[in-house]
Amino acid sequence: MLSQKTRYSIRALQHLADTWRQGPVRLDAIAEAQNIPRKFLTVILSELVRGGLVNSTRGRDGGYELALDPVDVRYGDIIRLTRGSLALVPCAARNAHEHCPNCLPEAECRLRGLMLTLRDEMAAMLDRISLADPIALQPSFEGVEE
Amino acid sequence: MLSQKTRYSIRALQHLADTWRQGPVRLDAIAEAQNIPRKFLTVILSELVRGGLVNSTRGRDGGYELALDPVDVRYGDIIRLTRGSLALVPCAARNAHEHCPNCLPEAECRLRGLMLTLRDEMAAMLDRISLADPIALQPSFEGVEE
DNA sequence: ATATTGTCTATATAATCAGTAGAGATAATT
DNA sequence: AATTATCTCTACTGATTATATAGACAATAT
Repeated sequence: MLSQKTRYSIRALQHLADTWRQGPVRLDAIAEAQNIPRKFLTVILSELVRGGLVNSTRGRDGGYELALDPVDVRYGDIIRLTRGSLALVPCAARNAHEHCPNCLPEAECRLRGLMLTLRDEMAAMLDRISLADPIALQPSFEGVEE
Repeated sequence: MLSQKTRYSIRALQHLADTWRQGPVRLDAIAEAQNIPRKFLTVILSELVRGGLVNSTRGRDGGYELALDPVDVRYGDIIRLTRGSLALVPCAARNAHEHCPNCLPEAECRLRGLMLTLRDEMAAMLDRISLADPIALQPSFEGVEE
C-alpha cells in the first residue's frame, strides 16, 4: 500500500500540475482543494521542496509551484521520492536496495525473482506516465463486490 | 510493501509446492529450511489452513501439505488471502474495496484511476504465475547502486 | 499412556503512521 | 521599521499495526 502521506503527496503534485505557470499556490488552497489536513500538508510540501520536485516562495504572495514541467515529473519519480522504492519487497528494490530480514540468500530466493520482475513491470508503467498525462477516471464501485 | 508475514507465507507455500505429493511436512522442517521463526510460523500456517490453501495433519507423522495442486495456487491468490488486496490504495481494490480517508470523490480521483490500471496489470501478472512455475532467480545486487 | 505434532487465544514489544504544536525565517506592503 | 502573510523546521503525541512469543489445548500414531 501507498501510505496516506504518499497519496497526499501525489494529489498535491497533481494540483500543482493543474495550476502550472499560474504562479505560486498557497498551501491553504491546496489543502482545501485536495482535502488534506493543513498542518500535515506543511510537512509533506516541505519534503517535496527538499526533494527537488517543488519550489516554494515565502512571504506574501508566496506559495508552491512545480520545480519542473509537469511532463517531466513521472509517477515513478514521485513514489521513489516519497516512499523510497517501487518494489514490494526490500530486496527487489533497484534503487533503495536492502536485504529482507530472515530470508534465504538473495540469489536463491524465488520470491525475490518474482518481485523483481513485477517491480520492473510497475516501473515501466509508472515511469511512462507523467503529471501532464490525462488519466482515465473510473466510476466508483460504491461498495459493490466484484 | 508486502509484510514480513506475507513474505513468510509465500516462502512457506513455495516449500510445500516443492514437496508436493511427498506427504506432510513438519512445521519445524519448513521453519528451518526457510529461515522463519518457528512460533510465528505456527500462526502463519494456521491462517493458511483456515484460508484453505493448506491442509494439516496432527499428531505423529503429521505436518502440512498444499490443499491444491501447485499449478492451481497463483501468487495473486496468496497475496489476496494474506494481505487482503493487490491494490496499492484501498479505493483501487477490486475485491476488498474501501474508500480512502480524506480523499476526493472516487469518481474524480486521478490517483485512483492510475492505481486501478496498475492494480490490473499487477493482477494479470500475479494471476498468471503459480507455485508450479519456475521462477528465474536473479543475482544479488550486494549493495550495488543501480 | 506417551510422544509427537498441529491449534488457538492472549500478550508483549517495537516500529510506523498520521497528524499536531509551536517557534522561526523570509518577503511584500505600508 | 512594523505588520502581515507566507513557508520551514524539529519535536512530539497518540493510535495502529507488525512481529513476534507464551502457553494451554487437541488430535494422532505407536
